Amino acid sequence: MPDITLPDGSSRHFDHPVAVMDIAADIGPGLAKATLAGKVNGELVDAAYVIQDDAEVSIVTSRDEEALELMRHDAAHVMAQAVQELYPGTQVTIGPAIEDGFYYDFSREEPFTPDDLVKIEQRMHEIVKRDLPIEREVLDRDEAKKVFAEKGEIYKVEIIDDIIPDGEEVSIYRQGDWFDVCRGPHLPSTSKLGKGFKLMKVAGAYWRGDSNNEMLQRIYGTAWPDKKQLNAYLHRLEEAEKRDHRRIGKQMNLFHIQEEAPGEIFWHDKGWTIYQTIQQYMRTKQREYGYQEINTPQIVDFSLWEKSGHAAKFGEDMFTLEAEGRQFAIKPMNCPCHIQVFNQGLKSYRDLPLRLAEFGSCHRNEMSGALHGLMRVRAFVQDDAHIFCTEEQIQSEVSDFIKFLHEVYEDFGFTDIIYRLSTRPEKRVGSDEVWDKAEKALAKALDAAQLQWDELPGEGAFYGPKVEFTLKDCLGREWQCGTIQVDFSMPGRLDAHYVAEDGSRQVPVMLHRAILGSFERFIGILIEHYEGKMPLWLAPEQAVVMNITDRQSDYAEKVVNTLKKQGFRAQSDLRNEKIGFIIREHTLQRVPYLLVVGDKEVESETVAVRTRAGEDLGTMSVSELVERLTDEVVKYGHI
RNA sequence: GCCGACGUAGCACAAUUGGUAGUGCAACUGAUUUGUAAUCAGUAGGUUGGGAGUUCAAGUCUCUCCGUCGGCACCA
Repeated sequence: MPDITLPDGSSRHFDHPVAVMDIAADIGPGLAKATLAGKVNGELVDAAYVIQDDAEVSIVTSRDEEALELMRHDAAHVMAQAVQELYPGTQVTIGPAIEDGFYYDFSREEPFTPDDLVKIEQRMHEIVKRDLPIEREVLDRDEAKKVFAEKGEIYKVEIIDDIIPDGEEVSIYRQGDWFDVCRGPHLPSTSKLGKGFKLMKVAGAYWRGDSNNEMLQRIYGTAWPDKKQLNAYLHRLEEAEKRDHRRIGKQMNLFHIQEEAPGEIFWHDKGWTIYQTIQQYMRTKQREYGYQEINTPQIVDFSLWEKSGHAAKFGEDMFTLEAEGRQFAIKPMNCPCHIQVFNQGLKSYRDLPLRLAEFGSCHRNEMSGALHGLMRVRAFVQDDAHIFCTEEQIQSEVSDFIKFLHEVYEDFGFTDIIYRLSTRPEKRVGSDEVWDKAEKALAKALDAAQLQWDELPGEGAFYGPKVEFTLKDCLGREWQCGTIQVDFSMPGRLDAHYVAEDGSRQVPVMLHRAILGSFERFIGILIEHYEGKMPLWLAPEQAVVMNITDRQSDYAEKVVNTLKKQGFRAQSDLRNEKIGFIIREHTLQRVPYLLVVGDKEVESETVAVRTRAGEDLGTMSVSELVERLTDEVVKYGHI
């Protein structure tokens, strides 16, 4: 008979097997009412779960983190029930909880409209009100298949077939007439879901994530413990959308995209200033780290891409052109060209590691549906480099690279970085020993830098494993920026070699690496990160001098010239407008420093300084201001 | 590429059941010379993404192409 130990250390004895819910009731009726699930010896279970033996038990209520995931999963079930009640014949497939919410994929001929979403949501509230008990049942595998086959749920049958091993039992969760195959656990009844959910959008999604399969209709929803938290979430979303780089790019006149060049960027003066500033920064930085900057052709004979192996895999995604009866490709990447540079002149082991960097302009014919503002484009520039080295040098090169990357990311104010190591795929080149060595080198370098990283088994490139450095945009979408990839294949295919210490000819290992990734994507992330309020060193306009009346025009221009001579991006705004109007305009343009000059300032040779945050820094001399700006610029994104 | 939504003046958005395309800001002109987030008045601005169709009549309905957005798939 079980002795139950509770989180506070107290224990209770029961002389019969006891359900989690009973334990809660034993503690108090209030807790019983709030009970959503239980945790038995660390494992999440239904509130109805019966404990036979001694166990450590905690009661899960809506206050617990784990409860939220259960609620979201429940919301998916309730949505599926609502959909099947409203639209008979619709088949259910899968519906998991996800970050901030849930989704469910349905198979139905007719598309769901936004109106349908409203109806479904209403029906969900009804189902919650019905307070249907959610009960677990266990069926034997064949029986379960039969039950779903009879309902015409062919996807469910397929799921049971594929994920439940032969002979094992299948758990079913039932709420009212509706039931679904599910591992659980679930809430005790539908009313526990409350009112804190909302359906967000419909989208297409391939069955089992395979584009060869049928496209299902996915309905996304969000779910929270209560309405207040739901509204808080919706508010957060609205705020996040204001950071969208496409919106800010337009507001601040940084760049535009137009129909005639889908997926390509027209950089305007201000956006290009940011771009150039970053490029100059990287140029200096990579020289410090022992890179040589080179530049290679844009248009290269197609045969080189055949030789490198890219044509076979990505030929369709390359822009090609014909001239003088020859086939050319606009380069989609820089590595084959860098190998050509490496191959000029016989290299010795003494030349290694050789680090060739290029701000390489690349074109890839990305699928139309993949394009996304600055984040996913067809023409972009990488801060690309290839390190030619020996196997023994991989580890230290990767470590140096990670250090380099962190210095850069910190200067841009990024600390929230996702690290992933992608290891050998099924189709690959190179021996297992070499892969072992390379994967280990990457893992060791990550560990040496004391980073938390995930492994993505099988996600490596065919030519070698890689580490990816991923950043998030304002809506939490992930974008890979930095990367370092070991390549055992391409140097050999393109005849790269060096003379080793013993006089033999060896093929070097090549490391592909980028820190920013593409300037376009990185700037997109930067804009969202700072909400357009670039730190001084990156701000396209650093200061605007504005006069109160025409009398101060000459003085204002003088101040602008002084600042320009000191290397700052300053300009004047002498329009015949009220000072409040001019301040408003430049504040909205996110200019860091607004310098007001009236008669008093002319008299005392000062400027009245206001920041874009609305802070009044009082008056100061121009030289004091220059000192302040200089100090701030060298801090980069460190505040 | 696939599923869905959307495309109206430089920008943000209106336009009943199909019935003369509007508003705000910006632009331009004039007045105003102003002290820290919008001074006032006037003027001009459109083949409603392109093409085709239905209709007496299309921004509105249908088809098609292009693009954008949200997902999915892809991402050397």
